[in-house]
Amino acid sequence: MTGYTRAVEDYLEAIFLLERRQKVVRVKDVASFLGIKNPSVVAAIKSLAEKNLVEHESYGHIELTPKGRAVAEEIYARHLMLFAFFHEVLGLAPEVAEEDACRVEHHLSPQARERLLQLVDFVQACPEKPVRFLALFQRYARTGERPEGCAVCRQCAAEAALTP
Amino acid sequence: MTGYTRAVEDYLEAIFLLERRQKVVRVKDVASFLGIKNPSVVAAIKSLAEKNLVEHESYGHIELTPKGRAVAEEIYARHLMLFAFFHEVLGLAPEVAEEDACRVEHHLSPQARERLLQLVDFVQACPEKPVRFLALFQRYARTGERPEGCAVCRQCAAEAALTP
DNA sequence: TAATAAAGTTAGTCTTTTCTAACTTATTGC
DNA sequence: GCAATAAGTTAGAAAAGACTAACTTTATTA
Repeated sequence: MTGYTRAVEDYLEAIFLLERRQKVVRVKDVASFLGIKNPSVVAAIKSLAEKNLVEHESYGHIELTPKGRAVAEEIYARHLMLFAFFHEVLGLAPEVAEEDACRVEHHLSPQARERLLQLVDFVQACPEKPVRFLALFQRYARTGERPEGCAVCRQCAAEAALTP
Repeated sequence: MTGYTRAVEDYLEAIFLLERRQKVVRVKDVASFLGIKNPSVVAAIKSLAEKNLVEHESYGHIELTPKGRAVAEEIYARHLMLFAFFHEVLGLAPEVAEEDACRVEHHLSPQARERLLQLVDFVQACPEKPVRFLALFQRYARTGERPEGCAVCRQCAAEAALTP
């Protein structure tokens, strides 16, 4: 939903992350990060350069342009948000949450991203309800144990439906 | 995660859905359902037939094989689950929820699918807590209004962290 | 500094998924 | 029953994204 393909987004995100952990980024770094071969990276970088997303001189370093950096930051923000959702809300193991975040980050509508972010915020927030919800949900996920039954069940549901 | 590409999954799901709403499925039905042209469908069907996922005689009907049907049913179950999540939990409009479900259904790990299904179940369940949570969350999503503050906030968080 | 190793590049290929244009088969209405 | 139309098919092409093999440039180090 950045208007770029999944592959383009992945390249930009990879370069972005490599830039923060190293002084310079080279073809082989991107290749090993993404698990592909050098020639594939060379071809991709050329295409990114034509789109003004990166700069690259032959045999030299790869750098994001401001435009490329903006896209990369956006994708990475989505990644972090999704990681939080999968790990902290759903309670998935970090490695699994990481992989799901990687795959899903390219495919959500703006509306879904917005709501998911709200859900993460809400659930992480301090006020009682969400935290209790999260505890109950995660216990349910682990043990199958539902919260105790509720005498005013129908009222709750009605209230939920009516909440303005 | 069925081992098939996104495109293969989409074709099978389309044929599956068309089979339930019509007596027979033809090339043009699949093409219009997926918003592509007939020759693309013909090529794809040929490839699906080679994988034993569909049967098709020239100028005739398209049918899922049992193998193809099994894949399609699995994808469609994911779709329904995701739709419920996006629509009923996140509160997205049905059309938006539908599109997100379409895109995301191809990319979740088995673990994420399992947990998401649990979340949907849990939130839809009758017992008080999840329903209240959902009402509070959806109000927050609409209005930005947090649940009232909680004096025993820290205890709640501690409890959450400790819940076995 | 010359030789070797590592990294980068080029050329050519493959697969997937789509398209258009042109042709063939089926269907349908007179 | 045959002309017109709809549907299906074939052939050929394009774009994206990856690969291997072979070659070039840069870096290392003896």
